[in-house]
Amino acid sequence: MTELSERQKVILTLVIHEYIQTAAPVGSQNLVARYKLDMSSATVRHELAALTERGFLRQPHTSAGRIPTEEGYRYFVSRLIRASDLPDMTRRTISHQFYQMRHDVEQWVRLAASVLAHQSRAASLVTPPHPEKARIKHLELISTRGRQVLMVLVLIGGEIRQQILILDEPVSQEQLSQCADRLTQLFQAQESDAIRARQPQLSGLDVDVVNHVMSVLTETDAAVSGEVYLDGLTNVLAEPEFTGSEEARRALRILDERSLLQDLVSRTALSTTHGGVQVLIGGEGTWDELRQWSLVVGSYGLPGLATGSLGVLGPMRMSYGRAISTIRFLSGLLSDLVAETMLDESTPNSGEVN
Amino acid sequence: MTELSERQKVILTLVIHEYIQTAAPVGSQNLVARYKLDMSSATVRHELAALTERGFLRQPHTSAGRIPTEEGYRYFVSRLIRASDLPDMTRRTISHQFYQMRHDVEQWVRLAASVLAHQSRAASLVTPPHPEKARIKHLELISTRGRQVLMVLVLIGGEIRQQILILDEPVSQEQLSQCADRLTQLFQAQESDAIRARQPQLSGLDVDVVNHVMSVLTETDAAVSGEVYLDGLTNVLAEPEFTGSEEARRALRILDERSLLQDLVSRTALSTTHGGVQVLIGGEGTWDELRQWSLVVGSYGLPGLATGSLGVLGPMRMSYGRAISTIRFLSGLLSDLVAETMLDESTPNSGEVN
DNA sequence: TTTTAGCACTCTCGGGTCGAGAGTGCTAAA
DNA sequence: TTTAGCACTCTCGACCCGAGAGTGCTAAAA
Repeated sequence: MTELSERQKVILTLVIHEYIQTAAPVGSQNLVARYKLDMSSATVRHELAALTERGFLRQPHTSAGRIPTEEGYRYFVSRLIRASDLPDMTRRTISHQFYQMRHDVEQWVRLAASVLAHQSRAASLVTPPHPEKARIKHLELISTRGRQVLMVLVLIGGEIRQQILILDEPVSQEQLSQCADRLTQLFQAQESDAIRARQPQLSGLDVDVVNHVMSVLTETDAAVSGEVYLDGLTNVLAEPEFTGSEEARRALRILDERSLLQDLVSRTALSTTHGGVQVLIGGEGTWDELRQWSLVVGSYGLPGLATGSLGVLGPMRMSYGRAISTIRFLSGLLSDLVAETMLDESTPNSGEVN
Repeated sequence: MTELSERQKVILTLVIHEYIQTAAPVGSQNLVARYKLDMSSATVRHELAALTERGFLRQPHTSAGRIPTEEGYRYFVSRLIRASDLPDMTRRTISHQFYQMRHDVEQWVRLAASVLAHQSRAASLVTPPHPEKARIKHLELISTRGRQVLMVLVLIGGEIRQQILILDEPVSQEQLSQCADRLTQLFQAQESDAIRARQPQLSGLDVDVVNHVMSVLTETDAAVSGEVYLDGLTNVLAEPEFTGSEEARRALRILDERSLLQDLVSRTALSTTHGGVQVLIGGEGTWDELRQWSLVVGSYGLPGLATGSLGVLGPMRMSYGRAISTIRFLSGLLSDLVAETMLDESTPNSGEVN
């Protein structure tokens, strides 16, 4: 397979661009007229035929215009798309919004989802930052009734986990507090492995509590991500390809079933990548539910410390450029925020910063 | 306006029943055939004409069958519907599921939404139990860096609030812990008014912290409900009235915009009620977005202590009987769970219970 | 007075036909 | 290699039409 000619690249780009806007098959004359091409429609037809031959375009029926195939999109995303950054103004506005809520992790994530949905005009998904290995920052035990105790576990990064434990016998709040302090001291900034190693040295109440701590930690470690925050569902229903309720329902099903989503977002071996951002087009042949969809995914955070993902889910005919650049921008922004939170807390009281 | 005759009531009920199942205008002959009525179609036609005259039915066009009007649904719900409880088996299964996760409030709520959506075959919304007046169970202060402190507030009922505070000057973890203990002692089980009364007696660090505590409490008090948990969106998109994407989008918009939802759920002055459960049909003329929708809402919990709402949102042509009975059942179940959690915690260490 | 059979009438819905329009591929000339 | 010309194909919307379902009215039966 030889390289496409420059002209073919231009034409493929234009077809995709046009199709993304109009959602209708694009024909040769139309193309020439709209983009004031310096050649005749017949020439364009030649090239269209060639691109069709190569599998990058197809015709819904003979004597209709062309629409891009999955292959076409893939080639476009991996070779032709030019990195376009968001306008300075928007970047600044968005940064400012994040700055205002830099203290509340949940707020970032919501905001990120909202911005992403708005900019890409599709559905967005964002997972909160998730520590690679959960590390304890603080442990608290609060007596509720008799043998029932509320355990609150603050993790480094600000995540809070709670669990109710039922002890073998009632224990006073004083004892509980002491136990909590003791264990906090012992395990501060430790991850599950370190705690497991020390487990044999414990006794009495501590053992019981630590068992629960361990279960929470391993559970947290195992979970690829907590909740997934969604936004912009309506954007995606507005798309013409989903007017037939058939497709619309499948769409919603995908977003409803968190299992699939998590699979999806965590899956890293996707085919087409573009500057750290991965693009999954048309389900890549294996995800049947996504046959008509594309997913653009990026990640953020500090690898090894805490990471999260953010993605855009839209019709194959989506604006990849906008999705990619928004994800890239947000990824940087969120990474900074994570760094701020995590690094500061790992080395407590490490001094003043303006 | 005279009362409807018995026969008219029967026929209205049947029309609604039939229309709910088929979503198609129902005609006289069809009705006689399907329900083996002991009269001729001509007689039924007379009654249909009368019911149409009264405004309970209408024809999409002359020479089509009848479909219920909003008035028709209202009359049906308030006068004709017969309370049908869920089958014993289902009740037991559901109770069992709730029993298994009685310790985690978020889990209940999710489960309630899931059950409600499944039983009513429509979209469900459930808010977590929300204390009338937030009362503190435990306060914790955790130093993160320099002047930055993570405040964790455990409320009675198990809700956890966190906020980052920035102090005027760095304070050691010891001092923070002492302060937290002191304030926990002082304010345990108190609500915001009581705390405000004592505020003048405080000094130093405490003042700063208590200010933030107050802001969290008043914020919590003000919020009608926290997050709203949704489920069963796909159920509702499956309905034939929403195949035209126009309506489907409006549907999603409603569920997307939390503001509207909160308004809706908190609004108690709805027209048609049925055994503690309120039914809002077709937007009641004022909610334009809900013109084609109905909402069935109930509440649960302990009035004055902690309450939450649960509702079903579906097409006007929804199975009100099922929605109402499911809501009523779940409402009882959730109320019990709330009682268990709240009452126990209000009187700590009140003894053993099997 | 109420119910019912009969009947003419109305309206929707699905299928079939048809012409306009858009687009193609091919051929032959520039 | 590009382009003008042309015959051909396919979709889409408009239109028509008949079948079917349902109605309201009338007059007879109960």
